[in-house]
Amino acid sequence: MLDIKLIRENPEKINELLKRRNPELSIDEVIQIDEERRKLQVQVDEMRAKRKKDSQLIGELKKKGENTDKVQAEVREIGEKIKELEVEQNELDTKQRDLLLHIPNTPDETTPIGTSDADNPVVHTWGEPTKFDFEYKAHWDLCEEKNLVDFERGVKLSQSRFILYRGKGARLERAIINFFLDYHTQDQSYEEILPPFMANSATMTGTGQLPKFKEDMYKCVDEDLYLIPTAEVPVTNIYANEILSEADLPKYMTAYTPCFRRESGSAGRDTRGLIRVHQFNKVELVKLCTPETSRDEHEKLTRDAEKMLELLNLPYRRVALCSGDIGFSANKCWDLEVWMPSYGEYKEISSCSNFGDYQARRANIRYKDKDGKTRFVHTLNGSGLAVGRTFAAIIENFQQADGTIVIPEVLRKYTGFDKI
RNA sequence: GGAGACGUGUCCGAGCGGUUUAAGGUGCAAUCUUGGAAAGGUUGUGUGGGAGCAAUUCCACCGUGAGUUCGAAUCUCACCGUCUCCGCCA
Repeated sequence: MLDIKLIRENPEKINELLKRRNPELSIDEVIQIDEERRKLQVQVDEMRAKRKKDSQLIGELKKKGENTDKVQAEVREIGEKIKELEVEQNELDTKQRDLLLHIPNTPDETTPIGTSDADNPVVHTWGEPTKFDFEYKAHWDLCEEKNLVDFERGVKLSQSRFILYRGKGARLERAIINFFLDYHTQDQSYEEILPPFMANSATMTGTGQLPKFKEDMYKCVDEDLYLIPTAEVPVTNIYANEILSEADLPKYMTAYTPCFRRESGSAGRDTRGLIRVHQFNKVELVKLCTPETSRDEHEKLTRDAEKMLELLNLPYRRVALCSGDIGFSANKCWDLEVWMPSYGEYKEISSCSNFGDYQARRANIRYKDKDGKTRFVHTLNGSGLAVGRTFAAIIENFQQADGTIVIPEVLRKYTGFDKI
């Protein structure tokens, strides 16, 4: 959520930044409602002050045994007027909040300007796209051949885009999860979190999934609970409605969770294999920090994610998402893309975002600074990494001429086998 | 799932229809006293919103939301949560 004061004071600037995302975005309506709302509040406050005084007067008069019928009638009339205006005020408050909740974050000044993923500049590349001197296969064929994933029965159990890992496939998936968690917790001092996989609507609103992206999520019937689309949701909200002390910051947290997404807008896209499924595993990195350090922390977090690809020896590149392509709540975002031979291109495997105080304001996560002032924290997160896509990248990039798949060195102590 | 008790500020805890502007304590900060400290004294000490150049001032907030009333922390209803007992259960 954007700061209404900031909007009020710098309307042109905010509008200009929002239009970098989408020319149709504007804060003009919010400003208009804000003015109406404030005018009304002055009126209501004055009337409430009068009611309060007169009610106290009635108390005093009654104590003296005097008749209060006349004053009571007057106050009742004020009360009725207040009630009317309160209804109006509530409507305006709700409307303003609703508008603000639907306005995305302003892109950071350093976010490149552009309209689609075609405008995302490549920042750097690590390794070379894998070359094969034999006819290589796509991961979905290899998975089937070696019985690592039972695609058909996954669909039978649930629906299309649900997958069933088995045997060495299930073991490899688990190995990747453990490798990621161990690295981040041991070497990088992230606190390991195992959160609930369902979250209520307040939590979903805190990180920005609600109200705008309701259709993307699975909702429980008769309960105010949603299946989480990413660990970002429960982990970022751990400190919702709390005030931390500056000494508590930065907070580094990492969590493995399954992620549930309806993928409602992507029918027909990436229909084969592990790339786009309704339930996938991910290890997420989340940070809460002071505004002064969020840029550095963002870079460090992205490096922690990149390190995973480097230790696995998977070729990748980093791209900067442009203003038209960054996520709703982010002001800046790096995507890490891994080389996928079957696609003949790089595919997203991690998205590392800085949200500034946008999520903190929605979730009300604050800290007391050295001067005792209460301020909003900055929140950050990134995949470290998406497990299913890592699985697919390993299967494809490390397949050999003899038909085997070589397991990366760092995973072998987790898998217990060195090839499939 | 059934029965009961309870949600008040950093924390403990009083208040159960009208000087509540939320008592009292505790914690925290400043300050006085001291050679220094402890003890003690004094003062200050929440959040959000609004008006004003400002000093200042007004409104809201006692789990959440609605209601009753001239007036609600206090009464009513619903929901959420905590605790105790019973039942069920990995």
